[in-house]
Amino acid sequence: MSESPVPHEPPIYRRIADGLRARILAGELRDGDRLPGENALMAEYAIARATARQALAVLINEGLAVPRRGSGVYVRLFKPIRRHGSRRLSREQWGQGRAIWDADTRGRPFTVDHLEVALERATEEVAGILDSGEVWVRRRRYSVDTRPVQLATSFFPAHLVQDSAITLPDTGPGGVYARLGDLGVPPAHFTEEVRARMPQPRESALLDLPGGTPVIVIARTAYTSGGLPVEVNEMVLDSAAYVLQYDFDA
Amino acid sequence: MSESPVPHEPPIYRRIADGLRARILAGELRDGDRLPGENALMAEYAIARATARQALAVLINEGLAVPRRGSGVYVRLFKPIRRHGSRRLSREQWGQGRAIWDADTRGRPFTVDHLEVALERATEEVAGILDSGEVWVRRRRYSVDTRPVQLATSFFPAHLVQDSAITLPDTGPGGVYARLGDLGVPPAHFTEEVRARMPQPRESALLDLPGGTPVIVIARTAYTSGGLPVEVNEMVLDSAAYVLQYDFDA
DNA sequence: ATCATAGATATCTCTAGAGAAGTCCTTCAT
DNA sequence: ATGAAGGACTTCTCTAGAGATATCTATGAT
Repeated sequence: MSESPVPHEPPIYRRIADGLRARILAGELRDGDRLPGENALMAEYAIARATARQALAVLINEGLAVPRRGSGVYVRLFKPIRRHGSRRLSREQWGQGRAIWDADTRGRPFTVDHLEVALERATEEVAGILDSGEVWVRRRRYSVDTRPVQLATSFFPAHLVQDSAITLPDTGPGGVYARLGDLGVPPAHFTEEVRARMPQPRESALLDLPGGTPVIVIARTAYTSGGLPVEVNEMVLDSAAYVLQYDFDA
Repeated sequence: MSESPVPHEPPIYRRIADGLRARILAGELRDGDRLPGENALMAEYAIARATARQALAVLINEGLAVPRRGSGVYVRLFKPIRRHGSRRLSREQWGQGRAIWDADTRGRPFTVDHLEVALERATEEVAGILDSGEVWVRRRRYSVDTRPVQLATSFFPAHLVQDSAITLPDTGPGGVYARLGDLGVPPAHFTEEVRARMPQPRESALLDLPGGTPVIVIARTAYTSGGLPVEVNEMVLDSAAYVLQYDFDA
C-alpha cells in the first residue's frame, strides 16, 4: 500500500526559495535589488545557516540571483544582445520588426580583448568536417563595455590558408571572410548548430559568469557555393547576454 | 600591502569536483557510470558529509552528473535530437551532411501527451506581436520514448481562427498550418528567437529535468507572405535533448 | 517461480557552531 | 581633500551529527 497520494510538502529551503522567487517574478524585488541574506533568513525563519544558504543557492542556480561575497545576494538583470543569423533573409525586409524579447539592437561596440593565432592538429570533429588534420586556429574573446560576452574559436584548413593573412593577428580589411574570398573560396552557405549547457570552469572564468548562467554553444560551418567547407567557428556565448534570431522562409 | 599574488588554492570541495570532472572528461568514467558517493568521498578524503555533498553538487549543477536518491550519483549521457530550422535551405541539399555534434537524426516517434486548448487574454508580448488582445492558445507537451523533451505553446489571433479547427483538440490533416492555409493566411516566413536559461520549477517538473539542465526557449513567429503575423509559438526544450540546426546563405 | 518483506545502503534535509575572506562605511590622521 | 585603518557586516568554507526517505538486494513465504 502506498502512502498518501498527496506529494510531500516541500522542504523548508524550497518554500523559502519559492517565496523569494515569487517576489522577484512579481516585480516586488527588481533588477539589482538586494535579497534578504543568510542572516536575515536565519532570523526570519529560525533556521540554521546551511538551510538559509540552500534556499539562496536555489535562486542562484536558477540564474535569478547573483551572490556578491561580502556584500549580499542581488536580483539579476538580463539585457541581451540580439544576434542575427541570416541578415539577408531578415524579417526587417518584409515584416514590422517586432520581437518577443527586448534587446539592445543598437550595435554597441564589440571589442576583441584576447586574440591567439596558432597552427594546431585538428580535433577529431573538426578534422572530420574540414577534411584536414592540420588547422590554423584563431581564438578570441569579445567584450561589450568591458563585459566579456563571447568566446570564439575559428578553424581553417592549414593547406588552404597557409599563405594568407588568416595566419596573422591582423587579417586586414573585411576580416577572414574577405581573405577567403581572395583565396577564391568565398563562403556562400552557413550551417549553425546550437546547443545550451552549463559552462565548464574555464569558460566560466573567461566569461566571468555568475552561478546559474548557462552558455549557448554555436558551431558554425562555412561552405563555398561548391559545398567545400572552409571554416568551422565554435562560439561560446553568455546566455544571459544574448538572444539569437533566425529568419527563414517556409 | 596585498598578500601573495598567487590566487588562493581552491577549496577542498572544488578540488574534489575538479578531480571527478577530469575523470569524466577523460573518459575514465563514462555515461551512466556511478560516481563515488557521499560516503565514499567522506572516507577517501576524511571530510564531513556536507563537504562531500558540495563537491557532488558542483558536478550536478554543471549537468555532468545526475543524483538518484537512494541509489547514487551517476555520470550523465547526452544524446540529442537534431531539430532543423529551415528544411528548404538545409545543407543536405548541397553539402555533405556532416555535423559537429552527434545526434539521433532518425525521426524517432514524437508523441503529444498533454494537450490543452483555450481562449485567453493575450500577454502583453504576444498581444504586441499578433495585434490581438484575445488569442486561442494551444499548449502541448511532446515526448520521445516516454521521455518529455519539449513544451510548446501556440498563440493565434482569436478573430482570425475563431471558426476553424484550430480551436479544437484535433486540428485535422496537416495540422494548424494547413488550417491557416484554409483560412487564406498560409505562413510563408518564420522568425525564431532563441534563448537559454535555467528552468523554472514548473518547467523542471513538466520536463522531468535533473539539476543542472538549462532549457532552450524558442519564440517562433509565423508571418504570411504579406507580412501578417498569424502565430506565435513559444517552445521550451530540454537542452540536453536537442541540437538546433539552422542553414542559410551568405 | 512469484511476490512481499526486511535490512543495508544511498541521498536528502536540517541543526549548531566556528573561522576565513571579501565588502562597505565611518573615523581619524595627514 | 585625500588616504589609511578599523570595525561591522556579508558570504564562503567546513566540521560533526542526526533523522527522514528512497532504492536495491537478498531472504523467505506462498
